[in-house]
Amino acid sequence: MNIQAAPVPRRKQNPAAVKQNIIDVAIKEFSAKGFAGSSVNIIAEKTDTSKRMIYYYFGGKSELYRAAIEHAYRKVLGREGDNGIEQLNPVQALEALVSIPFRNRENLVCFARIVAGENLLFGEHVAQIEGFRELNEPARLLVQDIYQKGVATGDFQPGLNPLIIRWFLNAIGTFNVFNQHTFKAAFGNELDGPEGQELLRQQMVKGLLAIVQR
Amino acid sequence: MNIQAAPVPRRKQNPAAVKQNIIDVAIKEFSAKGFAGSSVNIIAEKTDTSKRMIYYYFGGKSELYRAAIEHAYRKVLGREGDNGIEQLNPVQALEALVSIPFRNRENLVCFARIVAGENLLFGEHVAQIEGFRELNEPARLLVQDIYQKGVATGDFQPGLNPLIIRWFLNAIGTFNVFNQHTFKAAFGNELDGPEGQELLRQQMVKGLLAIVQR
Amino acid sequence: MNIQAAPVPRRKQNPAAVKQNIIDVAIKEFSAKGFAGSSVNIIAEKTDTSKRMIYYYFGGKSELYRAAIEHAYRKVLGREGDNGIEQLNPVQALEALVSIPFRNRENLVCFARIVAGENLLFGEHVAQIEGFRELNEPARLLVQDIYQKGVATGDFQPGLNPLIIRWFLNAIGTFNVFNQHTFKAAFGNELDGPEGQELLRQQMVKGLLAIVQR
Amino acid sequence: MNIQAAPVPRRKQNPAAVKQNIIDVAIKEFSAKGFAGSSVNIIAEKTDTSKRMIYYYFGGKSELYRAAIEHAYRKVLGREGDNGIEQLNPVQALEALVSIPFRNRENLVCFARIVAGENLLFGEHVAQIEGFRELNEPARLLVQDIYQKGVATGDFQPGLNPLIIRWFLNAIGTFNVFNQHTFKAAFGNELDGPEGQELLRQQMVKGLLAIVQR
DNA sequence: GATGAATGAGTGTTCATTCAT
DNA sequence: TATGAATGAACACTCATTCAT
Repeated sequence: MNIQAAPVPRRKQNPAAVKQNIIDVAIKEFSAKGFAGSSVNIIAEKTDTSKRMIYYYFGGKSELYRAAIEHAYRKVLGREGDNGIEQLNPVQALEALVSIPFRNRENLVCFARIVAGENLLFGEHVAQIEGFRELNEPARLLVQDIYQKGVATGDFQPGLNPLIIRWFLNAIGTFNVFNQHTFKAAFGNELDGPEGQELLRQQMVKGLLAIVQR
Repeated sequence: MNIQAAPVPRRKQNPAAVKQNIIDVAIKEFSAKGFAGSSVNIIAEKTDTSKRMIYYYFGGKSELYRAAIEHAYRKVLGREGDNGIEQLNPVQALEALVSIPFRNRENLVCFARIVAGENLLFGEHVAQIEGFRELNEPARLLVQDIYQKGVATGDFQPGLNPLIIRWFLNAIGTFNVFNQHTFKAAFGNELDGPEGQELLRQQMVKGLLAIVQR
Repeated sequence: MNIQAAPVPRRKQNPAAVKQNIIDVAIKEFSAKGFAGSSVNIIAEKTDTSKRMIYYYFGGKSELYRAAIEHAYRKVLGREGDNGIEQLNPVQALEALVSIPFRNRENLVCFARIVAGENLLFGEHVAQIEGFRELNEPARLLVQDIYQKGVATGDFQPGLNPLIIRWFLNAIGTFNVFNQHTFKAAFGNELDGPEGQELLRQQMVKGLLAIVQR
Repeated sequence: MNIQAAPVPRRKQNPAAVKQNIIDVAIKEFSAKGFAGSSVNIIAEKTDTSKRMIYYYFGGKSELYRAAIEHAYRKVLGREGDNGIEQLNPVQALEALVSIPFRNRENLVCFARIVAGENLLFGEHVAQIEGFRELNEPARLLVQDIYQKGVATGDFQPGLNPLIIRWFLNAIGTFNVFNQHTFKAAFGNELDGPEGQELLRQQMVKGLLAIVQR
């Protein structure tokens, strides 16, 4: 009887799968520990391939980080439009957008941490991602369209910069998802459970609508 | 006659001064590079003493980090009450609190980065700081007092959790100070200059007041 | 009518050209950085082909090095006879041979460095080059012929080993071309400019002639 | 009975000895394999301490290399004056200097290889050694004194640059010690044994004296 | 003849930390 | 109170080379 139960499954050459596998692991790892806190060695161990391939395909830790950020952005931004928000009326649409980080918190943690980590590095990597502005265009256009529709229906006051809406959405979303640890440590977890989150959600909807409505 | 007008505070044989010097350097360094990105060696080089003394006085990198966070919090929280906000009427007081991160952005960067770094570590260090809750009490009480005063004057609607105000203030403040890099890279710098900041400030005041006013 | 006067020698599907291209790059690289200091990767990048082809045609770094040395030797040794030295009388011939490294210094640097690098490796690669002795025969015969002619004319004393002449020529040539850096750092650059080189040349001619003349 | 035969000999702190031990190993290793061919790992293994201490004391491979070169130069240059050469008459003195590399070849190999390795690196490290010129002054002054004495006695012709003598000595010495491998591979080992070396020595004495004598 | 994919071992260097005085 | 010496483990990265097609 052979001591080896099964022959080593010789993985056929598959560059796309190898790259994707590395990226997936890297996103998780960088999100969990930040750039400086992550180790190429450990990332490699968690992949199905070796450290050597990370350098073969990406060139280095920084480039891998950049690729991971870009993929993370694409994944998240690609999903925002899936919610049928465009079909809603302007007020409902804004309410829906505000609600996301309060009702879908856990799913956003990974991405929020990636973004925070990048701000800790002064945004130096996103600045080097080609087409990063374009990548974010849909997110900007979504609120712009909603706002213009609201102006047309007479719900919203004209003359506002719709980027303010985007800013407000990102601000409260980021805070709720990413900054929970220090906030809880400082002020307790009153706003952390379902009721607290629902309360926050309602108030933030009220705040945003007050800003845009006439 | 001595050429030096004031006696230089000797740092040798002066434990308090040595410790403070280390803390000051550590706050800057951890704020700039995060916990994992900072090196005890480099911190030591930037102090007036040696690496050995960091271990002598603090015990290790994590303990130094904790001490740095605590000092940073004390410095910032100790100053919030200095603005004469208590003298203002409730509406003006909230407006003043909203305005801080838009009018005093640069001064808050260091602290905001410390806080973000700590959230990236899941708040594990603030959780170990004894009396951290108490340290933050003034910040909670300030908005609570303003809110209760506002309810008493009839400006604010009763029945709200004043922690929501604290949450809102921290959310927009943090975002404006810390998350500027990725926001600018994604959507341009329209909201970054003086006019943009003033615009944001006004709208956020409007939003917050809409939440609390009757 | 073609705009290109001469047809570009296609390197693809042209083994000889590909090999020659690799050899040319390798000679430069090994000469510049030595064997250990050179990287197959970098050599490959500087060629018109890929790293894989280096292994395809040469088998490995050592074999490429050996091929490079051999080519370098052939190129240099093939040129020594081109100077019309055989036509000169014995004294003039020796003077001409001494003069080469002082009047043609820069052109010899590449080869001198290859030779020095090989001595640093204890000559292990030249020892493996088949026909290396034969390759150097012309250089030995050249001075032997000159010497014998000089003996015949009565200019040179008989009974000398003409290899001494070869040794002397190589010694002063190598030193002037290869060892200039440490000599200059140690003793200044007095002997480095045109006058210094001419002075050296004259004295070395005098020294060699004193050895061979009766 | 204790499983450990002898207690680990706890080396007391002795920085000077540790540094010297590292330098000694480094000189041998760099001499044997050149800069690029040497590995800090392997150097460390051959010392009585660890790789970490190399970085602790020297900072890096390059700095260790520089220190090794400097020490090698000091050792060799410090010994040249020990031979009682100053007591000899000028002609005997030059003969003695010429003779060294032919009668003492093996002892010079290590140093000659260090120097060659440094020339392969274009002398970039000696250029950074502070006081390198001064380090070599004795070697320059020795031949200068001999030459001036020879002029005074009427043995040598006046008006020569004594640096030429130094150059000649170094050229033939270096070649005999360092370039033996390629020369032998190219032309055989006729000049390699005792008789060959004595022959070379005599001829080079003759050559040098012809240069300086009137 | 030609090539992209893949690799294990090794590179120089820095990490946070403890020892010994 | 203060400090230079010493350390093992980990760091990001590159090496020459072979596999598979």
